[in-house]
Amino acid sequence: MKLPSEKTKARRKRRDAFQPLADHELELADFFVKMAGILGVSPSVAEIYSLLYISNQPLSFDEIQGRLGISKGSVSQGLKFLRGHEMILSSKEKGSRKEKWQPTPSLATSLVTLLRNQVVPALEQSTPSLERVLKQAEAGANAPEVIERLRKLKYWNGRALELFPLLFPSQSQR
Amino acid sequence: MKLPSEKTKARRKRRDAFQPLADHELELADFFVKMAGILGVSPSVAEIYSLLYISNQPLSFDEIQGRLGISKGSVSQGLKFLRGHEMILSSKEKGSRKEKWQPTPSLATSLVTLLRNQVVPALEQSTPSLERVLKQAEAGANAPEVIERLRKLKYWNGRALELFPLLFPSQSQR
DNA sequence: GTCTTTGTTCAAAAAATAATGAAACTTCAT
DNA sequence: ATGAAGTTTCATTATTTTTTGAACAAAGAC
Repeated sequence: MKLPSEKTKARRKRRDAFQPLADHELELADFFVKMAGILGVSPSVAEIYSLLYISNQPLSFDEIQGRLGISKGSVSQGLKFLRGHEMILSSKEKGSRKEKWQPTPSLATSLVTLLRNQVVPALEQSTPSLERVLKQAEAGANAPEVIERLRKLKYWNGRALELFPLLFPSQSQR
Repeated sequence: MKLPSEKTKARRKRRDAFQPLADHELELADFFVKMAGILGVSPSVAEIYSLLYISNQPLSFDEIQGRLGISKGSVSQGLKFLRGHEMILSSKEKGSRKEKWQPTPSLATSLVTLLRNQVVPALEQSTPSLERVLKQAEAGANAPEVIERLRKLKYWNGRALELFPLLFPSQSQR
């Protein structure tokens, strides 16, 4: 996760057609960027979400780009990511072909989606691997504590996979 | 979090005094590296922990460096990190001045420590910030939904801080 | 004390990740 | 169908993170 450097921030093009971010908007962005960092999400994505979160109405691609002063590429990628994790919704005003974006109603749901998409696949991929490791260790001449540790690890891997959906049910499973 | 590139791995010095990693050791290392990535921990740290985890006996600084083929600097930094998060323990054999390292008994506790050290400080730092944001938004001419969103955010921030210690008590067992 | 082994620090190098922007592609209004 | 508006793609560039290794420090052994 990268924070934009001071230099980067300064270099950002002030697009005069758009309001620069107000103090409280900047402070919220910092908050989201920090949290995003923990979840492994890039700053530009966090900034986009933050802006939509604090906006009085849905925003278009162009407005997002202009107000944040980031590149089109970043906006496009960012929206793609947020869409993919069901964190934002689009609506189209009639007569315009621009999409307008807003956050999905529940932030909690969004965060859970994000977390699940990060964690569950990693756990799933690991299951067969851990089984192999345990089997090999049992076959070799290993200390009983080591075998026990590996058993525990495999146990927790499976347990986490069972527990996750219970702790954080997804919409579709309700 | 970075995975070492193939180039990096290839370049690693085979120190002939030490066994190269066996298949199952490599596979476990991959698992730990992947999990570490999610938690924002670097690959070299994960590899060190992994090696201690699967080792039949405590290992010295030198053995860790030799078997993993990483630099002294990385070993030193890695052990410092793992110590700091109470994920490893040292013992000294009599007659030797080398410290020997092994994982602490409970991996679950280690992971919780790590998670807490990441998440809790971030949440704490954010509290006053979120209060300011809300106050400023309330003062300005903002849509009621926005105010409501920000209230929710502040609420969850506080809630998470209360809940974390309950979900993951400091001295958890297993 | 001095020498040797063991471990740490930190500036520099390497690698990974994120952001940019120009070209390509879509899509709808006409 | 055409073309401009809107968006995506992706090679390149910028930035951050991680690792390295040589110089430095600590702490017994002698």
